[in-house]
Amino acid sequence: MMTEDSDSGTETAAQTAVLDSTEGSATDAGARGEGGDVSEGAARGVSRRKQESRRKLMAAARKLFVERGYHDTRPQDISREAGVGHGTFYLHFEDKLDCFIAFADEAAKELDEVLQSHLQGKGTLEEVVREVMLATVEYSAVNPGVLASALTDVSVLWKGDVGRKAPATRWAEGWTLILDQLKDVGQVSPDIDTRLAGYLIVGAIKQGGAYAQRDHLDLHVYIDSVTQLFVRALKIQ
Amino acid sequence: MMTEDSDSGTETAAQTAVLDSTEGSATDAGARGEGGDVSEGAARGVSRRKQESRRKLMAAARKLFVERGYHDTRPQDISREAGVGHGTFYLHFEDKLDCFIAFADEAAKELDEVLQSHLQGKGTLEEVVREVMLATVEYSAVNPGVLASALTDVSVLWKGDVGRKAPATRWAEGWTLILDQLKDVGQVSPDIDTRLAGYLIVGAIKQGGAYAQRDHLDLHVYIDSVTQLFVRALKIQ
DNA sequence: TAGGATTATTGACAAATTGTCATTATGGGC
DNA sequence: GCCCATAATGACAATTTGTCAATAATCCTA
Repeated sequence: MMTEDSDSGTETAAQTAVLDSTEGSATDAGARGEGGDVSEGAARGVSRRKQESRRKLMAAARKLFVERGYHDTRPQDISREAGVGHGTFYLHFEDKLDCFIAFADEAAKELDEVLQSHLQGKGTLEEVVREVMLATVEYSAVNPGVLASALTDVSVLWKGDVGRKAPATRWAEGWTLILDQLKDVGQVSPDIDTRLAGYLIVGAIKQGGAYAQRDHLDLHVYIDSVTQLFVRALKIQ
Repeated sequence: MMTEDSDSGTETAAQTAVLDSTEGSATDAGARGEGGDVSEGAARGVSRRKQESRRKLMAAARKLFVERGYHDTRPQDISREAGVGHGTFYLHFEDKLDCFIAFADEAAKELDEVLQSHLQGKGTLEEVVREVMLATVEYSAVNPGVLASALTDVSVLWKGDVGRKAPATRWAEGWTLILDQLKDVGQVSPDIDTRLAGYLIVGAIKQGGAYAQRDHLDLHVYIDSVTQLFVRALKIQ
């Protein structure tokens, strides 16, 4: 629930990591999606070399998954596009699915950064909702076609245990934290199940984003409408 | 918009086909997802024979896609599970993706039937929302693991043109019709963008259903909470 | 900086999978 | 029963996946 006692709706939801999971994903050892040890800082030498291969593979994978979709993207296509040897792919990923999960995770991490930067100092329910919508729209504009993959339900592709939570789940739980904080400051109705609401919101944004993109909605109208609906659902009646 | 002039909220949304698309899906000729000519009535002889093969393949595909997911299900597994020759798979489907789309479509059609049976004579916003939630919960209970596939965003798997609308899109548009009717009878706020709201609702139900299943939510509580949120978002303020 | 140790890359290869098609089987019509 | 049309089959070729011994790059130490 998170103890928070500010009396008005300011600075409520900032700094809540929404999507970040601080993990890479390689297959060197361990189960699918358990991630390799690609540390964030710029490494040197041997490690630097491996990172560079991985970076090229990830960029190629993103390009092809977005352009052709999962079905029509082959591991060999990814290595060729990346300009590395075929075997290198399997050095970094267990198989195509592992690579896809890594791609989705990377995208989710990027989206989280955009969300963070938008949430600074936003306090009221409407401000928070609007900023998150702005952030997703902004991310989609800069990274066309990536959002849908980033928030895909991997369980349809694979029934195993991903080893960590799916991006959509992490995002939903981030929303739960935000809504709890907003509830504490009287911006969200106390009888709302914030956990469930978090999941519903994420699902709605996924589907709504796909629709807005497909039908070329005016993005300001889109943001206004979604904000309107979310605020009405959540506010104190 | 559909002209409807009853003065109170009864018999509003019944008979609106929500998910049905009245199409099969085979590959005999035509593009992916364009569907074969498997007529509904019980055919005789040669045609009957072909239908029976298809039925066995579809049943096997459903079982394996649900149990193992898309990635770990191979066309050869499906033919073996179905007890037909390997070549028969390719007689009925272009490839694995075509088969998956057929499966998702079949599931969407079934869900639509459940929705239809639940919507008879439900008139108020809350009644409609509650019944749809009941229908999805009921369908998920009878067909564990199928809903997520039925409503999957195929565009992540494949970037081509599916030739007809995806189940989730059809369902969203069904919601739009229902909401328009409810708007006409004063149950839904006139300033709601019903088309967008339809998409948001479908997305929310997808994600919420996955969450409810994964965390074994009490289904009555789940239905109550979702209904509460949807009604608050849509009702006249 | 030579040289040996360590880590990463590579592409040839074996294994597995996909997709085709000539052949065989089944049902319908006469 | 015979012939025609349609469907099923599985052996086969083509493609793709995944492995691994050989090679290359970097690091470390004297």
